[in-house]
Amino acid sequence: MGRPPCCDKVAIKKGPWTPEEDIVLVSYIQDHGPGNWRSVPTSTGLLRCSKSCRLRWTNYLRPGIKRGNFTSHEEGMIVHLQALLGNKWAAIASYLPQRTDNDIKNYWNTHLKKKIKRFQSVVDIHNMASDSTKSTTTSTTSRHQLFLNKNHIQKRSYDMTTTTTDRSPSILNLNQSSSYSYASSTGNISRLLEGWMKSAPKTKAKEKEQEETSSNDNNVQGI
DNA sequence: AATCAGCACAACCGCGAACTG
DNA sequence: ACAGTTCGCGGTTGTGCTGAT
Repeated sequence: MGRPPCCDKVAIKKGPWTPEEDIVLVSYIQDHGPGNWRSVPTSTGLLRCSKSCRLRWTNYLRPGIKRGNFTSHEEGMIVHLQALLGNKWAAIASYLPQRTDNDIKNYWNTHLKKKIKRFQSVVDIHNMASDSTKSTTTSTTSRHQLFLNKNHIQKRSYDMTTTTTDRSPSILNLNQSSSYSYASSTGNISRLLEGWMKSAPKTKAKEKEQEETSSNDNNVQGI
């Protein structure tokens, strides 16, 4: 009947991960590849639930993750994609391969939401002052667009009309100039794994991810 | 120097979808 | 077909850090 429980919930450890735990998790994934999270706590002896292991890997330890210092271009993409897709952070993250959905979500909640709110209040005041007879209602999408225009972000630089195959490299190129800032301990681990990830076999999840990304491309193109 | 408020971000929680036996 | 479980996602919270007073 179904699958066995992923882990013993009584002995679960919570809170921040230690570098030792990170090393254990990374070396396990190095040997077995990401996925099958259910078996990670039992195989490694980590007192973490499978969910916590997956989250730690995808949001922090996974190689190729760029942390902090969002460029104005990335900011523009997030604002634009948020307007198109809503709070679909995983979908948005698929357009920014070096960023995690959690990172994007955090950046949106702590920076961009406030920026847009501030900008909208300025627009509203301006609208009320300039023309009280016209509708002052600004849709979310147009508000985002106004914000983007205000910040001189050129849509062409991240044009969604490019094909799936040639879109990703362009995004990557845009980020290549930015400096990488890793947390000291996990950064080294991530770098160690970068080479391995390049040669790692394609997992089912990865295949699915790519399919979704490509269908997202089509959806965006259709908008 | 001490205290406080706001910020940034890692991690947790809950839910729905997908999967397995 | 069904029940029980895992997986992945989005929302939220907890906590350490930093700047202002």
